[in-house]
Amino acid sequence: MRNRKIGYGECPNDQGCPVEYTLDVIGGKWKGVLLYHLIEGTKRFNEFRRICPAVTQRMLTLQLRELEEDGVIHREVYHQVPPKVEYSLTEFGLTLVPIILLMRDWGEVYKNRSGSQNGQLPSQS
Amino acid sequence: MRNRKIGYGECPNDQGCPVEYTLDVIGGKWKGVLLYHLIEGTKRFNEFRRICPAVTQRMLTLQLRELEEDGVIHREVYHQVPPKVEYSLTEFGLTLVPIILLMRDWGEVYKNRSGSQNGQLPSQS
DNA sequence: TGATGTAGTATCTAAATTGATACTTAGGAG
DNA sequence: CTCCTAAGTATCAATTTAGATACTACATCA
Repeated sequence: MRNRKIGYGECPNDQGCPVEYTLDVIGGKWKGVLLYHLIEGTKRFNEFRRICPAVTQRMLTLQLRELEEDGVIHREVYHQVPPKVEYSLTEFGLTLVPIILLMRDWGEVYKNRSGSQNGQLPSQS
Repeated sequence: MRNRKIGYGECPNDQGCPVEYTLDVIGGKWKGVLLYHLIEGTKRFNEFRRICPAVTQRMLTLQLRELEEDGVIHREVYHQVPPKVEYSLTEFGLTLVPIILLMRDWGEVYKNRSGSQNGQLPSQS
């Protein structure tokens, strides 16, 4: 996903498939989750670490930096000791909220599906 | 993204973050694009190749297989020579359509943003 | 004097993803 | 007899992503 040396829109025929672009912004391994938690409000670096202990510091830094570069989140540094940095959604980032919420809803409903079930949905009772 | 040896839900505190699950299903490098094109109707292997020449055969096969495993798409093999295989969305796959379309709309609107613009949206005129 | 806490870097390694290239299968056309 | 087609596989190499571990700065607390 998202290889900025080549960049989104690698597919010439696709002259910028909009879905591809969107996934380029939110499709990183942890980005969806980070954005999801940012919907509730600003978060600090170590808060994310507590919420998601499986993400390493390095990964957290990298993913947050990419989101920042894309203008999706804002990074507010307080020059204190110990340091304090708050992350929040930008105005631009807020435009992604409906997508994140729809993804949350979908995941909520289907996350317990195990295998393929042949693509069938359980019939309504 | 999506490392099925470890699997979705690697984050214990997250006991299955729904957003993470959703991205596990549709977040593969080409999956969004493939699903997007499947919304119009069934597609054959080489049709995808024509639509997206940047995807290699191998990648196309792998991504389609993963989508099939997840029950999102159906693979219909016609035993002919030369062979014919048609891919289509399953009933389950159809539940993803609203997300894909929302991602398309968002991408449509914002794909021409270059850098970060400081997270600001252009003010309405 | 030394430990504590936040928000990271730096470095190195391991694993996963992706790509390039060649090869397969089988029947019909020339 | 050879070529063509569609839909792949197989194999190997390159790239990218991710993880582990150690390290930093600085004010404050004990």
